Amino acid sequence: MGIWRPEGHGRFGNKRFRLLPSERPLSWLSHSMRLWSRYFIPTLKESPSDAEIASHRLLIRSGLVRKLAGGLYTYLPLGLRVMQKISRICREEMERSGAIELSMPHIHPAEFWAEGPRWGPVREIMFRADSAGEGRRGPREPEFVLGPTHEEVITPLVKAEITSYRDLPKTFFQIGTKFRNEIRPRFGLMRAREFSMMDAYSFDADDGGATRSYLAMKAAYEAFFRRVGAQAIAVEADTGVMGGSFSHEFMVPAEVGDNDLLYNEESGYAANREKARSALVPEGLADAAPEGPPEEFPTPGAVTIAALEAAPYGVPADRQFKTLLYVGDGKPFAVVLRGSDELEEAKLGSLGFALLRPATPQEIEPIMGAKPGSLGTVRGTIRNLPALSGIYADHAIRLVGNGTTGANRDGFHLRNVNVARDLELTRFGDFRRVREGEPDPVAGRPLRLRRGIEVGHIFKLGTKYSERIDAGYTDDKKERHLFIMGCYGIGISRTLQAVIEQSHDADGIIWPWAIAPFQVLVCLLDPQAADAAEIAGRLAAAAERAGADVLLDDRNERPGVKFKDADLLGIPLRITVGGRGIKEGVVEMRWRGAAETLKIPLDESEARVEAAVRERA
RNA sequence: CGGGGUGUAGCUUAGCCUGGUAGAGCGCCUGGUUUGGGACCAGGAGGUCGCAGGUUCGAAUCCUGUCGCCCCGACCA
Repeated sequence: MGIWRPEGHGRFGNKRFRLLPSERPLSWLSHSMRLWSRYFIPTLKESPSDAEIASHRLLIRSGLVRKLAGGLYTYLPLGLRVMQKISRICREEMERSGAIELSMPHIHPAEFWAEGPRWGPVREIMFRADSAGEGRRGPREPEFVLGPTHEEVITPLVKAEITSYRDLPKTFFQIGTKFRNEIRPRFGLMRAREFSMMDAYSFDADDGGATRSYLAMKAAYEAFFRRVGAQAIAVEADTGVMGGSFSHEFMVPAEVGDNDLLYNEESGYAANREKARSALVPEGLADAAPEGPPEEFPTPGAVTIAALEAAPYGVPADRQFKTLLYVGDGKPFAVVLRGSDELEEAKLGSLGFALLRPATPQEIEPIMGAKPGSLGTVRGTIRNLPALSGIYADHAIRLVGNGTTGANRDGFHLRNVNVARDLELTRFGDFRRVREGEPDPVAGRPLRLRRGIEVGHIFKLGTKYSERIDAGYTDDKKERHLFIMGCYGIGISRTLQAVIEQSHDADGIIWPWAIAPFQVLVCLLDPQAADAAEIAGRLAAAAERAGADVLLDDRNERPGVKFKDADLLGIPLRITVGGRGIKEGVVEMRWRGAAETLKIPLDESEARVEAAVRERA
């Protein structure tokens, strides 16, 4: 026959029939090249109603994933290809940094966690991995859990296997599936219950080494995100339940992110909002001189900052003191802020409490002498001062100088309250939430606030885990020391979606070259025409020779359908071969996201395609 | 965990308020006409209306419970 009919139609006498794939004559088709008609790319015109954000919709519409249940997704062939590419780049950068790959079990004996330092908080998000039967095999308590991360597994391993300073430092990593029973899975792969993660763990002999390991990871992360085409910002972050001494989060700026980051590009300062500082309060700001003695005045019914701002009181919020009561490890304490500021609860972590919660009105009244809304910390007004374990003031109240605060008597406030003279304070600290536009703490430039998706996180852990199970080594003086650890994670599947969120338009995804499921799409508009098919096949082969992953759209669809699908999939380079172009003696080349279509003379086409690919790869 | 919403064909959905044999578009199958930005005509398959109970002569529709899914919130006085 000699005529390739890509969609696989043949004719027998007067009757059309469909050829089986194996019967199609495709001598030029290489093993790795994909024909759309034989592959599996279930695209959708409409998106399922449960997809809310752009990246989630595109993930489904372009046939990358399908949902099994809330937070659980199947990677379809195209999605898997992207995952594999991201994973490979991640692996390359980790290995380049000196980290060593291994693979730990996903199922962990529960006692490894029960003995660890964070069984309490982490337990709630862990899946148990019991037998699904009637419990005939053992006790009700979980014997096994599905691993949400691996600190608790690797630390005992390293404790057993590494005993000498000669074997340090070491950084291990793995890329695999993690299981977390999220309170609220959402946005597709963004917060899933089963997801792919690269996790790494460093073990060092001393603090300086641990910092070097940390910085090596930071560099590897930066290289990784650059290579996959994600614009990620490293921000100073809170260490949260992980514990440890310092940490950076890698954030992809996006409106749908669930973190806030404050940064200034010129000064280079960037921090998670929980951690962000600003230079709003000048260093060494002198306390304001008193303006007069404190004076009580009636404020019936005024129990909010806003109510005191309004007539008849007219006290601006930034001239008020706001007093909040919390309970830390069972003991109440107070925090004093400017009326115009918000408490950043995470910053209370610096006070060192393990458990922290706002005090209830029932707890507050007996201590302060008034209900919330009339509280203050002016000396002599607190009914039961010894009940407070401390009174912590945000630096910014110094800007108030002389202000108004609650009198600890319902319906009354005090004015002319001077910070230094009148307030009962244990110490100052940074407790307020930083706002956009405030000067950054490095160069005093205005901070910009953006939402961000957390795609990576690095922690310098210190000895939190090694101490717990006494994991350490012997140095050259025969003395034993604990490992100084670090731990590091990259959300592989989350990065995939973050890239889509960052790189799409109204028509579909715009993949970065490095992680595109295919890099070149040869769009054959007239698959029945032997000459067009021949040309398409040659161009596909040329692109593949140049190093691209090639998908050939040989479907017997109308051109409109093919173009719409091409835009939706977002394959970077599209080469269109159609009867109209062939009559003119050209094929068309178009970069996804670019406005113009390049017409290429047929006789140059193979060379031009090869050159375009080589230039990008 | 609290609040709100929602569940009807593979996907998007109408019908529900005001009970009376379940409708459309996309997709799919067959035939034909088409063929450069999601074609057209004709024919066809596909739904125990999430599940369970109740009210009723009669329930997708009303009531109760339950499950799934989606969204918001998780204490800032």
